[in-house]
Amino acid sequence: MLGTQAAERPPMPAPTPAPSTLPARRRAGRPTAAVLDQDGITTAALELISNKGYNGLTMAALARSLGVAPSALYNHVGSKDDVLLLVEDHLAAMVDVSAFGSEPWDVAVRRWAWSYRDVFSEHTPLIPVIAVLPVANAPKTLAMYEAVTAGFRDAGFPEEKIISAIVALEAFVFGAAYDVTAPEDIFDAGSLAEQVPNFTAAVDRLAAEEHARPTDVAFNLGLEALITGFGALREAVSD
Amino acid sequence: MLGTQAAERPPMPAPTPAPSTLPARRRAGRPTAAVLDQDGITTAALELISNKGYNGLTMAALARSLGVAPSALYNHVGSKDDVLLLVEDHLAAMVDVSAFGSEPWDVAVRRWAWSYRDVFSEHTPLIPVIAVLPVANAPKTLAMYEAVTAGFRDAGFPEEKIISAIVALEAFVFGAAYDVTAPEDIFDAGSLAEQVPNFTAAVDRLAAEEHARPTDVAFNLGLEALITGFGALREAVSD
DNA sequence: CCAATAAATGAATGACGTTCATTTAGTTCC
DNA sequence: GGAACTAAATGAACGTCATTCATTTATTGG
Repeated sequence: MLGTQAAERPPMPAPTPAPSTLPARRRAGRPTAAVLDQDGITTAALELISNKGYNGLTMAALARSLGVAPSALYNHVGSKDDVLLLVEDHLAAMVDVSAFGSEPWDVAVRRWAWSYRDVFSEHTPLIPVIAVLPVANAPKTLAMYEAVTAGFRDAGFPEEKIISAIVALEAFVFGAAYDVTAPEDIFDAGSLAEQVPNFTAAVDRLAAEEHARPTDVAFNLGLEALITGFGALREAVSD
Repeated sequence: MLGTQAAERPPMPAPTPAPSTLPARRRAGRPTAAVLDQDGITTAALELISNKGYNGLTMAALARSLGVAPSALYNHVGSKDDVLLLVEDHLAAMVDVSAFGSEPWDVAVRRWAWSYRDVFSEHTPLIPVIAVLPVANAPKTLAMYEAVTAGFRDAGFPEEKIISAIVALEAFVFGAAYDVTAPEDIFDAGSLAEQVPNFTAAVDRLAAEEHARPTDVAFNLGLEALITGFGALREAVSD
């Protein structure tokens, strides 16, 4: 046996020349210990996104950061969208739903929505993926929905309206997440300013208020309206 | 002169063999009459999107539908994103702002928001582009904002809150546009249903209502809350 | 009339996601 | 404990796409 194996080996072109610090290229074939798994891929993807942004998240770069050939990734994910889904589900777990069950309904919704927006405003490229993606493939996302749903139910929300209310809030959150990423001068009409006097005046009037983050003002305004409006749908509960 | 030109021509390999119906391939060099302009590109892009969807909108396909080489497009647009911006601005002109100035504020907002959502729910791939894009490059979009802003002002809306309110409404509209495109079974928890009992129950309860379009129910719920909430910000006007 | 510019072609490039044949190692079954 | 099967890696290749560039031809402005 040993003889056979040795005989089949190529004539030894220096079997690890020295204990160098180089990445030590792996030879083809299944490695003794698995190099990849979904957790590792998720972590590496998040790291890459954090350092290079979503433009830097390519399958090649991801593989590189994991010390692996790009094709190896496809043993663990079906596509790049699968990677995005892994990232999304990881982020969903970071959304703060802790106030549901401990705080009054409106406080809990407020905390959840702000947290949800803040998390995804750094990850807007995920939104087109999330918005269309069945929750069955995203357990942590599902857990978030469960916590929110339970919070609404316990607050006396009529059951047939809970999902609609969550969907509406989520739509607002996703749209607002985009707004966070918009450039400051997005509403500068430039040379066309004279043709849109009311708009220009309103933009200037808001600028005069010198809010640190106009996007936060808009989010607050909309969120409070939604909370007030939805709060009125609740039935009496002893709390 | 004429002699010189004639002498430089190749020896006539049949100068349009017959008035065939073939596309008649254009020879290199500037054509006598311009083939492309931004309007034509916009129209062709919309046609392509309508027939093949956004996956079918490639620079090559666009060029093909215009009977032109792909590189020719770059004499008229700087990038594919520029094409998307042209499309976006075209769509903005289709959003119904006609009720501002003729109908009560709440009716006008309702008409505008529904129309805005309906238009862009067929064009969600534009949303990431729009959300970040300075309005200065989109005159028809700017015109829409002007109409809405004027409507808010005339309705007694405090000027410093107008832009924030529009931004919030727009965020909701964009998020809701995505929701329209979601598959029906997006909330089916599948094998994880047992682990999320409240959520599953709420999903089932909504399904029991048998609404034609659940996404419309959610949009209506959120929009009415926003209209009510924002309506309270208005100062008294004689109308 | 001549120089500059505009608008087309066509060839080439460089990312990028993905597939496939191949190699090697672990797992299961008799 | 060996054979068959499966899992996990490499590396080469592919196809699609947006974009660039040299070149050609026509129009325009001084």
